[in-house]
Amino acid sequence: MNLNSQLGVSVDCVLFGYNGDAIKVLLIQQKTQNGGTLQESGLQMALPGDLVMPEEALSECAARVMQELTSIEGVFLKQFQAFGDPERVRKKKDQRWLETFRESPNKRIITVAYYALVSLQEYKPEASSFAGSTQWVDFDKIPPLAFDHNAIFNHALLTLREHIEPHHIGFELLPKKFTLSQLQHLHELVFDKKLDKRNFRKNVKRMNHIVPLDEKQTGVLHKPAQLFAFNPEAVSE
Amino acid sequence: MNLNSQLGVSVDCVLFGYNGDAIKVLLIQQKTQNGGTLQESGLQMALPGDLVMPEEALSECAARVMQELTSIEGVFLKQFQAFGDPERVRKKKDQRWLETFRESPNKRIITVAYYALVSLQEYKPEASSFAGSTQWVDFDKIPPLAFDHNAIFNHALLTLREHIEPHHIGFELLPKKFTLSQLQHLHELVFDKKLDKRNFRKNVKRMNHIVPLDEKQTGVLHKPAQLFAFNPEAVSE
DNA sequence: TCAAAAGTGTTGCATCTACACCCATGG
DNA sequence: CCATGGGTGTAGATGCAACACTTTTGA
Repeated sequence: MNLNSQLGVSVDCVLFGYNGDAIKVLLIQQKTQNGGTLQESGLQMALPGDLVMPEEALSECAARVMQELTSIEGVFLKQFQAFGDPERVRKKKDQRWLETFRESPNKRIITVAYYALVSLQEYKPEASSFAGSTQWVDFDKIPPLAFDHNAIFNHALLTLREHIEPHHIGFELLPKKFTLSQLQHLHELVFDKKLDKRNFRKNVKRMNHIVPLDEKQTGVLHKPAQLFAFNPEAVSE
Repeated sequence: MNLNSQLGVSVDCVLFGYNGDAIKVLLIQQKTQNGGTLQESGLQMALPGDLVMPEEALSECAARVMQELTSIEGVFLKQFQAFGDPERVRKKKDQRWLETFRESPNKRIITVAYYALVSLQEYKPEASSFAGSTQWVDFDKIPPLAFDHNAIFNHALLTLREHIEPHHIGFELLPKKFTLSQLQHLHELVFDKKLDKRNFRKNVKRMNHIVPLDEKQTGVLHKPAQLFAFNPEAVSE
């Protein structure tokens, strides 16, 4: 027997979504074959993911998982780390679920983790039937997850913090037209600290990739804010 | 037939070494089964790496590859990216070599890449018999490599640039006792630009994890430099 | 007219850059 | 005594943090 046949590769995705109010993460609810919901039966939530298909690139696999889950194409996706501990899917707490749908639940799985960003205002991602029901959970209230998914999530959040400023990816979480207050609020959530409004706006004005539009907010019960857009062409570094 | 058996996972390592003068990268020379040297026969150099063994963690695999190659234990190792294009080991130029030592040369291989750092002054890593002969090559004169190894190397260098300052890993490339000129020279090489001596030293003095020793250089034909050491305990962030 | 968020400048302090000369050693 | 790199300070410019009031809209 070829021992390598006992080794699989999967992709797991940490999908962050921002709804203008809070940052959420998409989790799937584990579900037994007979369809019963499983919180009560000790089953947990997990990050969405799937085994990599034989001729599928890793990034294609991540895009497929996101597409199956949210029906959105073109989600921003970034690989950040592979997790390969031989025991990572062999803990007792995880066996029960694996047994319900994997041929060889003891097979070693190496996973390549991606984080993904989506604006929950722009799109309304619907939970599909993927592996059970899905749920948007506040990113600072993530429950204990299956496998090593808590470690993966923590790593994703650290990576997002490192990347959001220099790689100009915060805009992926915002609608195409956004206000500076929304942008600031998003950063305050990511870094978990208050920012000074005047200093923040001073910095934004120095970035020529954030361009003001000839358009204002409507339908708000206060002074309507100027709208801005991200111009990827103008990224100067 | 289980299609997954056609999928393997390897680890490739970009080992950077600094000898006080230049930054080198360890490459292996491809070698045919009959032991002939192969540059003339169109064979290339490659990054060291190996297939992950069935019950081996990724980091263990990387450490093993480094150990087999350099006979050094405890080399600094950091995973930075997985490369999983299904075609990455299937280019014509690479088939010849793979045929000489892999059972299924067409098998898809996903590789997890690590970079590693070693001081060539502290240790004298000897090339072992690993997969052919090895060679330290100037990091700015890397030749065309096998597979996608040039892309992996480029990614490693970018990652090293991002990590060297904030993660305090430059010291892994230096002897335990080093001078500020050595430290500066190393940074100049990594970032490919000249730095101002006085400003550089001013910055270093503010870092309390770089501590002066009661010791000076000897055997140099100029004013002997103060020696410094890195104190990982004192990393304040 | 009230509530709610938008929008706007200045000042002091810390940090960064640019720059040139004397020192200690070995040969 | 000469060649070689080691070692040091200052001034001007720039960037960052702290801080409070006026404006516009819808209800």
